[in-house]
Amino acid sequence: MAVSGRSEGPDARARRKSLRLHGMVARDLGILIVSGRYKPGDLLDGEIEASDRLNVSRTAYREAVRILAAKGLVEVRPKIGTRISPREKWHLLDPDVLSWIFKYEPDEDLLESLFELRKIVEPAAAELAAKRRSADQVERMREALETMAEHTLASEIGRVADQDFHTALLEATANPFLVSLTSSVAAAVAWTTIFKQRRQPLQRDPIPDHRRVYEAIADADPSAARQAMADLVDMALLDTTMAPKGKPGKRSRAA
Amino acid sequence: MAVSGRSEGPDARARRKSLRLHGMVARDLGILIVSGRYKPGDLLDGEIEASDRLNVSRTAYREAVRILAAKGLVEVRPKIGTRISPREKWHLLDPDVLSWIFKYEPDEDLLESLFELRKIVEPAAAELAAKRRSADQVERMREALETMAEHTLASEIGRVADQDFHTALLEATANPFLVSLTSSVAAAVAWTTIFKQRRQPLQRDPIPDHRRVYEAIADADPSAARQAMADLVDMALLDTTMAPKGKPGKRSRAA
DNA sequence: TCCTCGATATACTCAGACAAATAGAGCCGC
DNA sequence: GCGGCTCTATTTGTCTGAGTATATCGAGGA
Repeated sequence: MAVSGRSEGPDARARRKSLRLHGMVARDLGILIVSGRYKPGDLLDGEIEASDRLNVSRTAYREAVRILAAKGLVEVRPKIGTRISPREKWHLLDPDVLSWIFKYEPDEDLLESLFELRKIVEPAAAELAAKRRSADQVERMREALETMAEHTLASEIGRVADQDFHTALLEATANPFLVSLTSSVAAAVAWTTIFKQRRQPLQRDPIPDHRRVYEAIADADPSAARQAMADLVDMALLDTTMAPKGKPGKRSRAA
Repeated sequence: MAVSGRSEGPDARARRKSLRLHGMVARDLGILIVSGRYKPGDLLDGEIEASDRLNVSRTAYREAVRILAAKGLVEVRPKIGTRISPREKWHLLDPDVLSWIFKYEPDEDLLESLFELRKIVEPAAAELAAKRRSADQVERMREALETMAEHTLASEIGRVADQDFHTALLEATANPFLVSLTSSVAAAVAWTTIFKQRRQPLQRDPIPDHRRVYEAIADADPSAARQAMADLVDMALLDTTMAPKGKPGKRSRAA
């Protein structure tokens, strides 16, 4: 099929992943929205015009819009059209929305807010895990920790082990909402960390921090687990923000 | 168009809300999934068969599936079909998913987990609000509190004022993720509370609890705000669980 | 035993037509 | 002049059927 003369056709967009066409359109539009290129209240073009401009069928465009609507980014009504929703309606903790925010436009203030949330939730999760963990979960954490120590976080194996460690910890909380919340956030943070570390490889050794968390949970010591995890999150924050060395001060927070 | 002889047509389903056809199908399927009628790993019928059985077009069915996929409930791949995702992949904090879970199948263990999350997040949010609130936000909380006191939570006006109170509080945290998370959870909890209160109207007066939260935030006293909000959440938990009076004991938590 | 490759079933994309819903203009009655 | 009603035009919603792309599964060969 001949790609018409308009900007870039579907082929040019197929470069990334194994997303289907509607998935690509949703991702592209989603990034435009969360990055502020389209602003809340803006009205998108009609389906025919919009799909035509993207060189996709109306079907594919509509499915993309459904995805965005399911994530709270847009609101679409008959006779009105597709309107960008106010930011309060966005599902900011949706994994895709998080990835669109942090994979392409790592806003510093937002990153700080995300770590503020981590600092609230993850120590509490570690505390619960210390109370409820089973012997099997402790064993899985121990194995993951060993693998992490052997290979480092520089290798794929090491990063998978790191994920296993945190997955086992979350499962130990026996709270599905904590699992869902924390794994979404952790994935988003992982991307920004990898992004930053391209310029400045990780200098600190993360193993001791993890080991202290592990030992507290293995010992069934909730308050120690809370403290150890709080330290771990603090260290992780440093890993993502210390890249621009000259700016140790905190940014002001807009109202 | 004649509705064929199969179970119920779109007309019968149009009873609820102003959802479009694809929205209704998504909701119906979503409820079937979160309620366990379809289990993780199950493979749904092919598009043609499934849409035929629901008496809708493939287009409408596909858009519904896109919505469910966007919320992590299903995974759909060419040549394979539509498969129910494992529960760890569900976006449990998505407002729609939460509503499907709690509006039709209020699982007691899950409700307890949700309040566990509230108990972690909301006191911390109140603490942040006490540190960062603006004069305007305090004023809005005061007005909402007055309206709540005048009309009770039994009236629509009172419930809206309650929402305004918590919205202003969340805005004061200046953390968009906390806003998104807490408002989703609060909405879900509100439904279950209303559901329960049909049988047993609220006996406790919620105003004093709210007033203590307000005063702590107005006084810029973070630790008092944290404590007051913790008490408020505890009270809210009692409101939802005390309906079956004879069972004060805690349920065991499955592994 | 493993790899390559082709057949096949399924979702994906497209195009065009018709239906439904509603914002907004225009009309009517007061 | 103004509030409320109807009517229309425009946009999204739904349907159909055809053709394409993709990944599994099985057959054949190294």
